[in-house]
Formats: sequence, structure tokens, C-alpha cells
Amino acid sequence: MNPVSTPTPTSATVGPTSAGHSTASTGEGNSKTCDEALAQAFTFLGKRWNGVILGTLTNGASGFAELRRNVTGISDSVLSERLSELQTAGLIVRAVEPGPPISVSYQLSDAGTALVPAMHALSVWAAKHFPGPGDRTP
Amino acid sequence: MNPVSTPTPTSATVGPTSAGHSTASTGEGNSKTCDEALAQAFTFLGKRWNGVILGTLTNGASGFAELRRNVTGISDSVLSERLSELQTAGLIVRAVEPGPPISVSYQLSDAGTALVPAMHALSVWAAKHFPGPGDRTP
DNA sequence: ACTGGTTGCTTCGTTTTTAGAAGCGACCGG
DNA sequence: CCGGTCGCTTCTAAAAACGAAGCAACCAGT
Repeated sequence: MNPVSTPTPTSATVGPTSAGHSTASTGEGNSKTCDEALAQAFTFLGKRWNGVILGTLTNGASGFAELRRNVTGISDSVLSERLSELQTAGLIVRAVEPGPPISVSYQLSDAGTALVPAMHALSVWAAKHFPGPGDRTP
Repeated sequence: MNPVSTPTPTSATVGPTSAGHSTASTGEGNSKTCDEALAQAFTFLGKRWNGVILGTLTNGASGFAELRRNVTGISDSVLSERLSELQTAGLIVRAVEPGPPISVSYQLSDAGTALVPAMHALSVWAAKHFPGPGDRTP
């Protein structure tokens, strides 16, 4: 399980939550490993920026530069890489408008959109347990 | 926003989902940034291994070595670091049993436990959109 | 007594990932 | 023409993760 490599959707050894590690759950008796599906979810969500990018796209389609501005702190190169990965994984869709000026927009795919309720649950949890950016009283 | 540093719960500049970037949401008109609470959640969940560790601990308390085995693919040093961070953040609790042999166990805190439903939602989503470890048809 | 194993980490060097700046062609407005 | 934006790409530097070795404490077997 090496998430360092681009989470190639083809490999079972992807992400911090690679299926590889999940498959090591032995299956019998001692079943204290992470749920495989959850591990799979964290193939993407456990990778820096993906969660925030997807969260940002819940507001609607955005272009590269717009995302760059709205996902504060992300670099061009990482954003480009993440968008490519998320697209390959089928979580977002990239649409090109060809006529001058050419423009590109990214939006959540059906799969990405299906993730929104879970993301909302995370948001609700965080709002409760991280009351303020500087308030650490979980 | 530098998640590279240990997500010190005191700082507003933590994680890929630092409050710093969320606060840059400008607040008026163009509100397409990620929800601040969600960004905060990804301070931890967007960091390699945290989601899987927390997911693993939903099965109940575990020792270090047990976690090491059950979170397949994680290294000792990263596990140690992550446990420390998650404890500092109040998501897990470390309990020491002193009498020979000394043993240490980690379990979800109240805040960590409160995260379980959201994690479950993620798991359900992933099971639907990633049907199999090697099956990439979201 | 010694050996080998487990536990719960720590340390250190290596590899991978992320960050950050600069760059490019296309397009637009002044 | 210039300067700006867009949508990236490229390259170097910094940070994170990896992987192996190490340590003290403890236990069981010979």
C-alpha cells in the first residue's frame, strides 16, 4: 500500500486506505481493521486537499483559477494534480467550453454529488467539535 | 495554512483544511469556498492515515502493535505520530495499564465516537461507488 | 543463565508528496 | 504594444511519509 504514487484507480495498493491494506483484514475472528469501503473512501479523502476541493465544488461548478482562489492555500501544481486524479476517479467532471475564450469548468460528478451528504455529516460533526478556528474544546 | 506542522489545535493555520483558508471565504457574494467546518474536519481527515486509524478504532480499543497490524501498510513512526496528533486533537484517548506487563490502549474519545456516523456515511458511499477493490466503476 | 518474541515506541536516513515560483500559449481590454 | 486572466506545466525546495534499526521492559522456553 503506497499512497505516495498517484492513486491509480487500477491498483489495489492505492492511498492510505488502499484496498491492499483493507484486504489484510484476515476476515476471520480478529476483525479490527478498518472497513474496506471506508478505507477506499480515504484513498481520496485522506489525500491532502481532495476533501476541501470536493467541499468547495459542492457550491457549484468552478474554473481552475476560481478553485485556486477559493481553495485557499493550495498551489497551482497540486490543484492541477488533484483535479486530474479526482476526474480520473470519477468524482468530478471537467467540461471544456471551446469558443473564445476557451474555458474549463469542474463540477461534481454523480458519484461526487452522492458524497455530499456524508461531507455534510462531517461538517456538522466538526462544527460541533471544533466550535471555532481557535477554539479547541471537543 | 501549513498542515505540515503537527496540527496544533491551537493554531488556525492547520491542515489542508485550515481555518485560515476557510476564513478567506470573503464572506460576501462569491461564497464558493469550502464550508469552514468541513475544512476543519479535513484538518485531520485529509492527513494521511487518520481516517483509517479512526475507522479502525471504531472496532474498539487497540494497542499500538495491534493497530500497527490492523492498519495495514502504516509504518511505526507514522502511526506513532498520528496517534499523538489525534490524541492531542481530542479524537482518541490513550490509556496506560501500568502493572506488568505495561500496556497501552487507544480508543475513540467522545468526539471521535461522534464522528462514527459520518464515517459510516462515507463507508456506505464508497461501497456504492467503489464496488470492489479492483473495480473502478463509480 | 540465555535466547527469542512481543510491546510501545524513538531515531535516522531515504523516498515520496506537497509547496511555491516561474513559465507558456491563448485570449481580452486599454 | 502592455498588462491582466485563464489553464495549466515545469522545476526546485520543503515537508511528509516510508522503512529499517534501535531501545527498555516484559514474558516464555530451553
